[in-house]
Amino acid sequence: MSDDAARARLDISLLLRRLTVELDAVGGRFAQAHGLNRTDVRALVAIMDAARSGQPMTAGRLGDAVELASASTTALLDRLERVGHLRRVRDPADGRRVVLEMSESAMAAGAEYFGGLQRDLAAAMDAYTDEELALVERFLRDMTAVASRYARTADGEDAQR
Amino acid sequence: MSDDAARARLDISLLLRRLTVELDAVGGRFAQAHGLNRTDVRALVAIMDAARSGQPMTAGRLGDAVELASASTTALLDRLERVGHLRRVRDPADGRRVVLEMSESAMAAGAEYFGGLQRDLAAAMDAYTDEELALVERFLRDMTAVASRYARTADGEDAQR
DNA sequence: GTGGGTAATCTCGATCGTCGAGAGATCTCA
DNA sequence: TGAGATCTCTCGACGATCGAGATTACCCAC
Repeated sequence: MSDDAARARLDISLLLRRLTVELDAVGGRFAQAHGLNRTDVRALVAIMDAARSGQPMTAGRLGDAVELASASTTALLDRLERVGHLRRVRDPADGRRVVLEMSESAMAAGAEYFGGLQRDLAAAMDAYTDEELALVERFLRDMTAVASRYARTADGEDAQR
Repeated sequence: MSDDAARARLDISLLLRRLTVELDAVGGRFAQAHGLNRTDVRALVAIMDAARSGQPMTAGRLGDAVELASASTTALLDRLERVGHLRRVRDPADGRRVVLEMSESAMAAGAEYFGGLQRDLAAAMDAYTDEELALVERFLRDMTAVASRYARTADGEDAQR
């Protein structure tokens, strides 16, 4: 591989990280604007993602998703429920489980904030053809897969949670 | 715009967020493996980025970068210095400033962990031509610019820090 | 059915991270 | 030289997270 090609790969890696930092900062802003902390936002995102994919989110699965001990998860849910972003519903099919439902107000707040970002991103995508966007999408899928695999590699022991 | 085109834009937006979540998880793993918390990792990344761009990082600028109050920044630096990831050096040119220098061990740990990820990402990029990667790079730059602008929009008042 | 093992969530007390307020040291510039 | 601004740190308080263990519900062999 030429030096230029290697350089381009490095640049793209750095850009991916930079993008992550920036999107993380957007999340931080949202948190700040709504009196939440970063963990709370990560939790809301995880719950919304679960809702999008049709799976009901439970307390335990949320704890796994945001990598929090069960005690911390309970406290997290207490916080979110106290400010009305969340409802805890006992699973009728399994009384041990607590199913989490985002409130309409939380959905609306998220849609307003992140919807704006999404509009801006979509607008910036107008500079690209459909074919180009298809390529980009494939690329992002590939990179996400690599990152995902890396994120789940057990480098440290999985402490009991 | 066709429905398909709008759909593709939405998919890409979601992918960007998903990628962020995954890369964030990688950071979380690194933190876990090294006995750090997420903020510590964000700080180390900020310091490394500053070093890469040639600007010396100071305590105050770090606090801005990771959005932490000054008291918290001091505590953060205490933690990182205590485990040997950091040195505090008084700026000879301005005695108020404290310049931050990452230790060789911290650099090595970061290089080992994130270097592996970067290798995997670069390997996945082999499936693309140089022209395609150039397009992807331009795209990522555009999206990063949008996210960056969004992250710095003052939706809440900038509390004194 | 009944009882033992497992799973999901919650409670409790302790520890650590974050904050606001303000002090101390240093720089800038009139 | 002195007044004000800037940078970092200290202190006490509060909030987030944790490990250990209690509680409730499910599952299945008997």
